[in-house]
Amino acid sequence: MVCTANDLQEWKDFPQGLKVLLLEGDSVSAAEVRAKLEAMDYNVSTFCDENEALSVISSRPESFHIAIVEVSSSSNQRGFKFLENAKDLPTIMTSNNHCLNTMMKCIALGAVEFLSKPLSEEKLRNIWQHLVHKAFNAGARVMAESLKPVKESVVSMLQLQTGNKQHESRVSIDIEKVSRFTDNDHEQSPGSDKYPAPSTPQLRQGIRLLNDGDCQEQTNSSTEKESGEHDGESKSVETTCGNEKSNGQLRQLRQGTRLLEDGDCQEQTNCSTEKECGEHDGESKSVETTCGNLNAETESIPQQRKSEITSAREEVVLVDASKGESLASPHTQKRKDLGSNDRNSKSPNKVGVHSDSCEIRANPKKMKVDWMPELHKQFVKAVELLGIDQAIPSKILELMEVEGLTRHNVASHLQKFRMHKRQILPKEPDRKWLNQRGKSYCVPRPIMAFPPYHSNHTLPMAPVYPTWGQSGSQTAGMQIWGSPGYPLWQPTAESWHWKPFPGVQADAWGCPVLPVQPPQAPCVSYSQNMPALLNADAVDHMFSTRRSPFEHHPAEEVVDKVVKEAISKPWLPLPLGLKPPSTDSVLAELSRQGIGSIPPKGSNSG
DNA sequence: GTCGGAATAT
DNA sequence: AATATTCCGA
Repeated sequence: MVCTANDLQEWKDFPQGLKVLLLEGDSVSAAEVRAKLEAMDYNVSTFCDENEALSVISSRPESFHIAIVEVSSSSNQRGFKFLENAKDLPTIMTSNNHCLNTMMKCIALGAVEFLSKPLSEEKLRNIWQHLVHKAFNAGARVMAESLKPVKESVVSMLQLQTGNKQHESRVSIDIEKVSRFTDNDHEQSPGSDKYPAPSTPQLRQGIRLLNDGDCQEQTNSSTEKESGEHDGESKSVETTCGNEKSNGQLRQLRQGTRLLEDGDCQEQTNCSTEKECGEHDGESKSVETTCGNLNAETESIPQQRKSEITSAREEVVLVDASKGESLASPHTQKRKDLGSNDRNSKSPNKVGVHSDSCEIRANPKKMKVDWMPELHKQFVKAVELLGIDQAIPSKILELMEVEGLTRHNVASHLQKFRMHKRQILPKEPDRKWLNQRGKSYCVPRPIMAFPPYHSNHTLPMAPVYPTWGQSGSQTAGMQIWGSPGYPLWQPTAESWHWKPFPGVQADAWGCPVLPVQPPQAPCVSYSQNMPALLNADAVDHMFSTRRSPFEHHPAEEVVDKVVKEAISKPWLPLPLGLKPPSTDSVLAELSRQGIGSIPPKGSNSG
């Protein structure tokens, strides 16, 4: 279709003279585009009638190298008919209508590219790529002969570049690629070095370096090549960095693919190298770089670990790790939502990491885990589920189900978690005595008969207080006396950085606590307020599935235990919630137990 | 050898 | 300040 071999052989100034068929309904727009193309020494034939254009290409197929066809947003058929009937002519579709459907349809019908209008020079400048692409495409049956000279010319150009030394190693790769395509062809015709190497998909990978700085300029016009190929040959799956909508979509389609968000073309160069593909200590799950492609991601987990992780599975890309500062970008969420659907019924929940640079491949150092609120929330949930005394790194890790997270990561975070709690909690001197009890991370507090009273009048329900996850007073009580299975940690939150409301007692671990309710109304306040606590994280489904402490009327249990504890350890201070018994009631009880007299005070202090 | 936790390093 | 790494005891 394009032109004869002879034509191309003599094509010294490729791509100058490229014959472009322009099919445009709007004559003004057509004139603009034409002017731009001609400014680049392209040879333009304008058509406004689809049938006419079709008849011309069928009668004189050699008259055009490439077509630029407008898809009318009004009449959807115009343009598509041409596209469908001009299979052999590389056809670029353009439209004012940027909707994904239109683009998809164009590509699906065989367009080599979709360019959204208006067509800038930038977009038009490199349309010749498609020609080269065809030429180097092994599947280009029809074009093979006529494009052979183009091929040779390009090969020649590339080799000239090689001579420049500057990008030798990389270019040599390209040459390899090229020679694969040139196969049995042979002598290279002297080509022009006037033009940069094309960045067709096959060639793109390495060629960008031929003129590094220009990368962005090519971005738009060279985007989406992969999806545009209709010759059935799948090519490199390099992520492009254009800004077009479809690009975003493509990106999303690549589940799990994490890109640097800045969209810089340079930045994404071969970012797919996964770092940390597997720890050899058998300990860490791999923590990979943020910009791997799908393959890299799935393969970055050592097989062994994969199986271990299989239980985990909700695809989450928690972090945008391109910056030191963690940013909870909407993208993050978007990808999270997206991801969970198709790849696996259960896909891994991944952790985002910081990396210093995309290129570090062999850096043995682990990437930093960014404990984004989301991640931290998971952590807290896990801790809550486990209960404070069960919350050990391995179990937390298991519960969190975050791929890429290691026990070390969790341990480290747990350490901080506890430290923060500890910092916040122990202010009162008489807490010390409790510190020695057992190996509790939650700094125990004076025994309280009841959990902190949260007045509905003064405290709104729910997640008003993001905290380190647990009310110390609650915990202390529950830890010491509570039933182990029902830790009653306050479901919380992502941050311990919150500032308590003024006037609100905030001596718990990160949780503001109102003054303990006097024992007169304890049960009521307890049972009324705990649900509020449990609701603190509305998003958290875990609490709906887990056994509710209230099914077991823990309030009563707690009271019993507190009382028992107080009785069995009379040397300890009474829990705040308990009043010392009155002398009368003590005497009465003693006499009920058959003890008639009390030794004088101090007589047994000896 | 593994784990959890604290101490220490980055 | 946050996280990773190392050390140590169980």
